[in-house]
Amino acid sequence: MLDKTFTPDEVERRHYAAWEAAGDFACDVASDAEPYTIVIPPPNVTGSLHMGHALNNTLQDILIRYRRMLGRDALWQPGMDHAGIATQMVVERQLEADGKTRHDLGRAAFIDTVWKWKAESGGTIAAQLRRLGASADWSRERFTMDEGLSDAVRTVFVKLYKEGLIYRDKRLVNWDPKLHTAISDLEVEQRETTGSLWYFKYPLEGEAGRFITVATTRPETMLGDTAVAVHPEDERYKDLIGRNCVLPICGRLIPIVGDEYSDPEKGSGAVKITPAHDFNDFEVGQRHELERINIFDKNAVLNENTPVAYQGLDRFEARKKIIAEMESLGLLEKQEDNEMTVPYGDRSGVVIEPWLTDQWFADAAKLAGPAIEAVESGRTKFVPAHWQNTYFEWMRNIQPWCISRQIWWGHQIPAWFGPDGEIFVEMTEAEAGAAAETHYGKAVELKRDDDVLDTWFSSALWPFSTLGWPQQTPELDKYYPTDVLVTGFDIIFFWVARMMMMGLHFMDEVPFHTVYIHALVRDEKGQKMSKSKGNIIDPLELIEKFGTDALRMTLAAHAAQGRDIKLSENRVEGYRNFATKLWNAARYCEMNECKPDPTFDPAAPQNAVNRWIIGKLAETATAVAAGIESYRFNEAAGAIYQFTWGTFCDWYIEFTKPMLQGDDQAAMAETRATAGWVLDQLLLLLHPFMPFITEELWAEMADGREKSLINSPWPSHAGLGDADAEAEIDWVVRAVSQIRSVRAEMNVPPRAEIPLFLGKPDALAKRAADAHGAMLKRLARISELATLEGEVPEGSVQDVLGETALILPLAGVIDFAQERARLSKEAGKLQAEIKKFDAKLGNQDFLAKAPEAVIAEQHERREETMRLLGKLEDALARLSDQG
RNA sequence: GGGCGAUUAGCUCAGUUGGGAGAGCGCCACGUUUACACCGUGGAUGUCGGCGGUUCGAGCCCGUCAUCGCCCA
Repeated sequence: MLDKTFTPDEVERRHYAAWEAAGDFACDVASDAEPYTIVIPPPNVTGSLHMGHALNNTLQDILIRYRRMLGRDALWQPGMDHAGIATQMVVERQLEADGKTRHDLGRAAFIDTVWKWKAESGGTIAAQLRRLGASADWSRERFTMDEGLSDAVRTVFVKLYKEGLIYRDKRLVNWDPKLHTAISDLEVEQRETTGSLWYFKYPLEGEAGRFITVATTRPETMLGDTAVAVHPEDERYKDLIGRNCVLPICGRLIPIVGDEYSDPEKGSGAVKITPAHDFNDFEVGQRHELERINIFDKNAVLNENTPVAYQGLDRFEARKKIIAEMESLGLLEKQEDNEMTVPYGDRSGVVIEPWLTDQWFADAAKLAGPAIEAVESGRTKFVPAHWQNTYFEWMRNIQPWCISRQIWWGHQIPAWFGPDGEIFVEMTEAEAGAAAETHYGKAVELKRDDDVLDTWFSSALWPFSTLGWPQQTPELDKYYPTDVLVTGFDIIFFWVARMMMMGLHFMDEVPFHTVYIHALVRDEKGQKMSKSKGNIIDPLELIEKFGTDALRMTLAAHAAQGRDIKLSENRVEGYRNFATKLWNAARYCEMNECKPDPTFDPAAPQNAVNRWIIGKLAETATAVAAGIESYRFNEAAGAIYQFTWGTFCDWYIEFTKPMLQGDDQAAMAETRATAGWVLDQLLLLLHPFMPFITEELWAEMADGREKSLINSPWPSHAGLGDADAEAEIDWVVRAVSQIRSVRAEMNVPPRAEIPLFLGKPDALAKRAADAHGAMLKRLARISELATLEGEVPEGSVQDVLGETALILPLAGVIDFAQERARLSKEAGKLQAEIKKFDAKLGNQDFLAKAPEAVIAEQHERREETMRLLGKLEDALARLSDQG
C-alpha cells in the first residue's frame, strides 16, 4: 500500500543509482537503432548547479528520455570544460592562503596542483546533475583537458596554422592587468558609467599663445600621445593639419593630422591619438604611420617611456597627477560629466587595458563564412528562429579571435621558437625539432611558447572531440552530426558560433541540425539572479524541499519559447502538489485493484466511460509528443498536467466509483483494467518530465515488470477514441457542472439530494441519462432522475444544456428573488451575445466576404443562443407568475 | 546610436494560418463525501499598453508613440 504522500528524496536516490548501475543511460554504438544525440553544454569544472543549469539540463533530459523511449539509440554526451582562467584563479587563491604564488611552485608543479584540486573538488556539478535526474551517459564523460581532447586541440591548431587560419601578430588586445593575460572581446564587459571629459590645451608649435584643445576621458594616456586628429572638413582646424603641437608635460612635438575618425560634434572636435592604448587610435595611427608608444607595463603601471616623475605610478594615480599638473600649467580648460562605457574583465572585475602584445589569432572571418551559409541555407536551424539574427549579426561583423592566454592551466600552444624567432608549429616537440633542423640545416635549441589556448578553443571542438576525433571512431561515425544543441542565448557567440565554424571546417558537416535557445531563469521580480544581488534561488534547495520532479515540471511548464522564466517558490510548490495528486490517484487505483493487465486491449472496452478516458488519453499522448518534438515544452507539460488532474482525477476516478463499488462484475473488471492501463500510459507520458515518481509508481503498480519505465517504449494509440462515448460522457460532465453551479448559487445545502427532471431531452441527453444516470446522480447529488411529464413543477429552477432543460424542483428551498436575479443575469449575457451576432449577420460585407463556413457557424451559434435564451425566459416568466 | 524582445485577470504567464478572451497561483463562499486539505465544489475579476491603419472582422497583421528588459557599438 502506498503511503499517503510521496517522499521524493529516498526514491530519487534509489532509482537514479539503479538506472546508472543498470546502464540505462548508455548509448549502444553497435545497435541498429537510429541515433539521437545531444552534447551537453559542458559546465565549468569550477561550477556548481544554478537555475540556468537546472533548466538547460531538464530540457535536454526530457528530449533524451523521450527519444530513448521511442527506441532511438540515445546518446547524451556529458562532460566539463577546464575553464582556464576561472580554475587557475581558484587554485591561486588557495595558494594565496598559504602565502604562495604559482610562480613559487613553477609551471609543472602548479599544473599538478590544479589536477589535484580537480580530483578533490572539481566537478561537484556532475553529482548535482545526477540529483537533477539527468540521464546522461556518464560512462562516456569527457573533460576538455583529457588526453584525447587535448590531442584534438593540438591537431586543430597545427592544421589551422598550416592553412594560414591561425597566425601570430602584434596587435592591441584586451589586457587584464590583474590576471596578466589577454582576453577575447567577448570576455570584456562594457559597463555604463558617468565619467568625466577633460579638455586639455595643447600649445601649437611656433605660435605662442595659440592652443588646440583636445577632450579625453583618459588623461593618463596623454603620455603616449603621438598625434592630434581633427576632421579634415572641420573649418575650425583645417589650417592646422600638417602642423605640430607640443605635448605638455612630455614636451614632445606631435603632428596634427586630418582624419575622419575625429567627430566635430564631440568634445572640442579635436582628439588626441594614443595608438598604443586605444583601439580606434591604433587604426588612426596605422593610417598616418604614427609612432606607438607603450606607456604601461603588464600591471598597467607607468613605465620607462614616461617622464621620470610618473614612472612606477598606477594608471589611476597617474590620472590624478596629470590633471593636477595640467591645471597648474593652466592647460586644463574644463571638465564635464560624460556618459560612457568602461571595459571590465568578466573574471577579474578590473578595468581592461588595450595593450600592445604578441598574440595568436584565429582568422574568424574566414571560418565564419561556411558557418553563416549553413544557417542561411537551413542546414542548422535556430529555435526560436529569431535568434539566427543575433548569430548572423555577430558572424558577419566578426573580429580576429585572440586565442592565446598568458596563463598556465590549459592547452599549451604547440609552437616552438628558434633562436632567431622563427616559429615551428607541430604536434610534438620532436616534430618541431625535426622541422627546425630542416629549416636551419642543423639541430638547434627550441623554446616552446608559454601561452595556452582560450578555453573556448577546446569547447568549440566538443561535438566531435568527445566522440573520439581525430581518431575515426565508430562513435564519431554514428553520432556526428548531433541532433540538437540546447543552450541559453548568452553563449551563442562564445560557443555555438565557434562550434559551427570548427565543425564545418574539420568535419565538413554542421555539428547539429537544430539549436534550441531557451530562456533565462530570473527571480520572481524578473531580475537576473546574481550573487551580488543575493537573489539566487538554489535549485538544490528547491529539490530538497519539493523534490526533483516538482522542480523539473515547474521549469518545463514555464519553458515557453521566447520568454524568460520568473521563478518563485510557490510555483514549485504547486507542482509538488501535482506530484502528490498523481500519487494519490495511483493510491486509489491500488486500493481498487486497478492493475495493468499485459493482455489488455484498449480498443476492447464496452463501457462508454472507459472508452471516453481512453480517447482522452490518446489525445493527450498526441499533444505531449507534438509539444516535445516542436520544443514547446510548456505545451507538452500543460497537456499531461491537465489530463492527469483535470480529466483523470477530477472526472474519471469519480466516474469509476459507482462501477468499482457496484455489483456488475464485468463492468468492474473492465474498469479496473482500463484504469490500470490509463495510469500506466500516463506514467509513460509523464516520465520524461517527472522521471522519479513515475518510475516509482511504475514499480509499485505491478509486480514483475519486464522493463523499468525508463526503458519502456513510448506508447502508440493510433485508432483509439470513440466519438459517441465522448459526446455522452462530455454531456454528463457538463450536466454535473451546471447542476453544481445552480446548486451553489441557490444555496442548496451541499449534502441535500434533490430530484432532477429533463425537459424535452434530446437524443444525446436521453442516451446519456439512460446509460450514466447513476454517475450523474452521484456526482450532482441527485435523488431521482426522470424525464419531465406534464408541467414544470412549481418552484423549479431551470438550466439548459443543448436542447434539454435541466429542471430542479426546489420548492421551499429557493429564494425566488435570488433565482430571478440569477436568470436575468444569464439572460442579459445571452442578449448581449445575440446582439453581436445580429450585427455581424446583418452586415452585407460580412455576408459577401467571409467564408461560408464562418457564416454558417455564426448562424448556428446565434440560434443556439436564442434557444437558450428562450428557455431561460420561459423559466423567468413562470417565476414571475409564482413570485 | 543599432538590433532583439516584452506590455493580456491582483500576481506569473498561455493564446501556432485573423472569426467564440484562457491557465496556475492568490482572493471570496461552501464542504472533513473512504485516493488526495499538498484536497473538493462553486464564484468574482480583463477599454488584451495608447493612438492610427489594413480587413466584413484584429489580442493576433502594419505604422506610430509610451514604458520595461536584454544584446551590440
